[in-house]
Amino acid sequence: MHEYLSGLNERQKQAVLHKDGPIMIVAGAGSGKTKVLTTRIAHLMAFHRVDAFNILALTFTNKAAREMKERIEKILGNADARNLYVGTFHSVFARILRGEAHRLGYPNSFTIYDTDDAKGVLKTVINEMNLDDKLYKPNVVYNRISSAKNALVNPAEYAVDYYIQQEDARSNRPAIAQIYDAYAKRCFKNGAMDFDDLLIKMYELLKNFPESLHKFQHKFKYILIDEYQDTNPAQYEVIKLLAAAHENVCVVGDDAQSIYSFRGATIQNILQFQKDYEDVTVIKLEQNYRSTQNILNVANEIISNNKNQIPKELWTENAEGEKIRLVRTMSDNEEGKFVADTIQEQKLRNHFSNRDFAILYRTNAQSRAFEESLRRMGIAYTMFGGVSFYSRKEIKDFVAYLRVVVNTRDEEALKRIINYPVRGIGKTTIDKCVLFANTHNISMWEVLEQAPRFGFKGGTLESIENFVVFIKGCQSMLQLKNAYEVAFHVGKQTNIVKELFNDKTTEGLQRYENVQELLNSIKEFTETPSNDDGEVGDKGLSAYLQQITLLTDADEKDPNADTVKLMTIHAAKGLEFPVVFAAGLEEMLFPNAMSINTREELEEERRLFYVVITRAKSKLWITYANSRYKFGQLVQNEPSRFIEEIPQQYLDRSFAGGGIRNQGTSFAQGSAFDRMRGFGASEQAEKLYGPPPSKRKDTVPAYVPPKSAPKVVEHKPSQDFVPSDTSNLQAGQKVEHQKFGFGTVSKMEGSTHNPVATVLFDLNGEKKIMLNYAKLRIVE
DNA sequence: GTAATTGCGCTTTTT
DNA sequence: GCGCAATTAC
Repeated sequence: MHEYLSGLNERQKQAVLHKDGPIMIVAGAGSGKTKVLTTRIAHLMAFHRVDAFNILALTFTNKAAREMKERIEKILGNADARNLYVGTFHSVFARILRGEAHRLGYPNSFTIYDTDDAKGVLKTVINEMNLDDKLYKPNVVYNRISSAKNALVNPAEYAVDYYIQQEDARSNRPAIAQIYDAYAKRCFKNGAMDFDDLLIKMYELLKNFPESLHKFQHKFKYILIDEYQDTNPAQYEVIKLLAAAHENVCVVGDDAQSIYSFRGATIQNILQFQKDYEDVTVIKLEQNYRSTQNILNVANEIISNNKNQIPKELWTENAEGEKIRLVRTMSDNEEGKFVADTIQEQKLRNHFSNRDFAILYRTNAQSRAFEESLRRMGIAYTMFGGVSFYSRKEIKDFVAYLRVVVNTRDEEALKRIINYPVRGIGKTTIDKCVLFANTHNISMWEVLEQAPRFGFKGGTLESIENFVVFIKGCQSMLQLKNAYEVAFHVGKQTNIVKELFNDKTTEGLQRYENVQELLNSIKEFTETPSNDDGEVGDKGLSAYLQQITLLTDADEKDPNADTVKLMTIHAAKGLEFPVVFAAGLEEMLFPNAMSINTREELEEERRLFYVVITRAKSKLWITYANSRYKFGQLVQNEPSRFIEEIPQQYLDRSFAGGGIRNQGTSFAQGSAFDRMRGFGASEQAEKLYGPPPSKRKDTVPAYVPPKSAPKVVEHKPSQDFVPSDTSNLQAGQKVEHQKFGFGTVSKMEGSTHNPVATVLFDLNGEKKIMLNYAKLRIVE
């Protein structure tokens, strides 16, 4: 037998060796499910000689997909894995749809709307319908529509379903059905799909176009699905259609870790699976290889409080390990301080590296206190789940140009850029355009193209025409040049890059760098032979745009960096860390106030607690704060009810009552007031009396982030300043810069397309100058 | 048509 | 305490 099988236990081996027919693997936390999945795929390829092109593996995150592919490659020891279809539901379906979109009436270069775009469309639609946007908040409406889509409920069904209508009537939002309908039509008109559309359009494609169905059924002879407990009905139905021909479908999941029901995921899919296929092989993986006995005991104990679950017993041969430490602090800031102190202490005492620690919490808003204290202690950290690079304003603005070039029907993008940078096409004009577009049933772009016909004149007309000519120019350029060159052209012609470059505030500098990074990423994309989900393929702009909208924050950061990881529990699913801090175990926060109204909601919160516990390999801290700031105001919180569910014998409560008292160093650091009244008391007092004099002086130690860009010593460009041709610039030459003054080139680097000169300025020190954007006059 | 200032509502989790 | 939207002034 093959070498790769030797590291598997009996059940794992059974799961790997099962070749044809439906199989469900119920895999407890830490039971090696990724190993089983990857080995199974490798075995199909290496032993059964299944062609990589015929295997489809679906995951929930790009990260999981990438990791899976890497591991398969490693097992196989060759490049065959490259041709596998491994990716998220969304990215795989988007790719398929890009080839088939025309059948559904979409352009093949359809735009993908992220949540922001979708909410923007909703906002316009709600306004156009003259509905009150205080009542019909885009957020609320979006969630409602999204749930409908994930359950494959279309606008027509939504409008006639009695219970849905009752619910909407009761919440005083009876018009959601009409909004849903208008929204769907508008997205279609814009040639755009939102995240949910990627699933339901895929479903419609397979359902309504037999030739497509046949094609993909035939292509995907083996289908594997990770995190099956998190699939929603739309995903379920697509899988069912795809798998109908061969029925070689392998699902892996753990009902105890189902934490996405808010997104329409349903445990029913696991139960239903056994009914949909005859003769399903079910394999339970119950041996945990990750955590200590103590951690696992607590996890088992917690989850046993849930009624609805598939019976299983998770066990381990690992050592008993330490008790779980329970820590109470006075405030959220103290909690942050405690965690940072403890990390520091553990690093020294047990030789841990930064990468061994994770701080996991219920909501993203909790990250702040941890960030601050880690920064103060000089501990490197990575926060996952902040604003994604691609959702930064400057990036979205820039990308909007590319979106319009690729798909002029994309009204959201068009509105975003039509007056950015300011070109004299203001709100009135835009409103008019939208109105004309709606009344004539054409796109906004078509209105712009025929601007004179709609009565635009004078400066406005001229601006519109210039804009149209510019976009058309980019489009024809796209025929001949690659994505990077078009993007570069946009940056240059619109002056966006230059404008950002001239903004010398810290934020401006950052924005400039971000746009540079965007350009680099486009360049990299065009130059890399194969893209992430395998097929050597489309290097076009629309493929790039698709990729970046489906990329999440987690995909942009290096998970292997030697840093403490900060993220929500949701984001931590599937990961493991030697030391875990489960933070904010308070009523109203965890379980969250939004999720304590039904048994189902509460059980999902409990599963979330189960997930956070089972992330820990050897050490686990559970922390909570007496009070924390919730948008400006201090709120008191009770300890989480989940804490009471932990059996005493697994707990070390020695810190629980006294805040950080036992941590040695900290007690002495507390102020007298703090020591008398309890840790954190002075923070509350500060609210009443203002900061003490000692605090008003700058006593913040060590790391102080630069508040503003280093001062530039003003330089008045010479009268005869004419930018030179710098294509042959060499180190050693003397140059003049409009702002920085005179200097000497010390180094030339960067590529031919994007040369960068390092210049030592006489007055302003060393600067890196991008020759494509900055103008230099060669002096000698 | 644009730039600056105030005000309001928001935070649950994500592809 | 922040980001977006409406209001106001230019």
